[in-house]
Amino acid sequence: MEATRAKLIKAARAAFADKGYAGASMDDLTAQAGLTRGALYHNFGDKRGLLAAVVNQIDEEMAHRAHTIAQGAGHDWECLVAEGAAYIEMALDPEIQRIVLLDGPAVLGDPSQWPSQNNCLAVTRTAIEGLIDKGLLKPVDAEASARLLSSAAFNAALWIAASDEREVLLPKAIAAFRALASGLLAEPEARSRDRR
Amino acid sequence: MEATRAKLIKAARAAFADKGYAGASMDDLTAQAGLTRGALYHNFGDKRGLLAAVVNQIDEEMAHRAHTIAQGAGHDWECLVAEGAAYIEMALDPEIQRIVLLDGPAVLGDPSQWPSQNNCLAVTRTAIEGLIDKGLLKPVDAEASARLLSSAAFNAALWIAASDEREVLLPKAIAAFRALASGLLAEPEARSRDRR
DNA sequence: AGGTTTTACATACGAAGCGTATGCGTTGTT
DNA sequence: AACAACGCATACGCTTCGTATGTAAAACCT
Repeated sequence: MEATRAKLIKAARAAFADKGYAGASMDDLTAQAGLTRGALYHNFGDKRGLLAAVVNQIDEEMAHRAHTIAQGAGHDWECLVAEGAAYIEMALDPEIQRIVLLDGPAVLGDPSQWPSQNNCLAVTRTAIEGLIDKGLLKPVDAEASARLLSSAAFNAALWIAASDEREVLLPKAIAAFRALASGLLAEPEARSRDRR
Repeated sequence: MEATRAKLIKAARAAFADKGYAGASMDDLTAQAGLTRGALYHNFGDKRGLLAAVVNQIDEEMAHRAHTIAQGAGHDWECLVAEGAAYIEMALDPEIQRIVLLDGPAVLGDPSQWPSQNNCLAVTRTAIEGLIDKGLLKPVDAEASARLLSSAAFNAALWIAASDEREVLLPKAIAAFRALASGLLAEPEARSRDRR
């Protein structure tokens, strides 16, 4: 049943975010959902499979939010910067940090080979490809640039969240992100757009 | 005894790199070092403490290597780029990937608050601070820029290592890294044009 | 519609691992 | 020489995961 899958994923999101992947007990988790471990192993195979499902769900949500935010804010390169800033701010969510940024890579391996195919990364890559086609960016490798950019954004969020002065660090991180991203800009005329 | 600590750390490096943190058994690990779990809990408190010690050791080695490589290769900004490239190449080592980049953050939390204080990051930050003082870089926040830059390098390595065409991806990643880093460069003509 | 298979989940079982409490030998102290 | 402290080993309990088995309902076939 699809309903039980949803209930388990919901409970897993809460448990993984609160206790971490290793600290979350399958018994407690399933009981929270009004089920037992039997349902879990039937639907997801093992604990890793459940985490993969949870990560996939969150990743899709993030990619969707980032895409809409980026579309609503500015055009072209400003759009790319807004997307990165959106990633940074989204990654301040403890749930996203713990599940997607910390436990996800450790348990499932590098995000580039996740079953979810990492939708967030795909969004950034296509955005970069579009800007390259328009001639606004240097002819860099879109995949590589997207990876570097998104990972920079996410790790910035890790750093900010671990600190106790988030309000001070967040603008600094976004400014640094903007500076780094400006390195992708094609040389002369587009650069005038990079101020601050 | 310091000798037993060294033996345990050595065995732990091998075990963590091979089986991963969660998959490494303390019994097997200590037996490999000719000891038992008693020595472990006496010297390191718990499994996390052992990982922290291992991470600290590797981090110091990496920072040392990066510093010497960067000093030997070029000056000023080229030095910074060489440092980033060195991080990327070092992070292709499976031991570093598994222990420092994957399990480390998941178990110990964000690197910025590690007991080791993350020497790698410190090296990059001081390098950036020096370049800012020379006026070669924009007056960005050194801490933020260093975090974004080093995390970008490390995640690039994760991506490359997970792929099966490392020789093709490595130059692409370094090129993209150079492009991003160039965004930190001060631009006299553009800045004078924008001054108001 | 009735019997059979398959599905969806619960229950029971075994094994492994971590952390702590305790024990033992050795070294240092006075 | 007796006693304390230290370093490490041994023993125990508790938790947790994965699998194997059981069961009731649904789906399927004729």
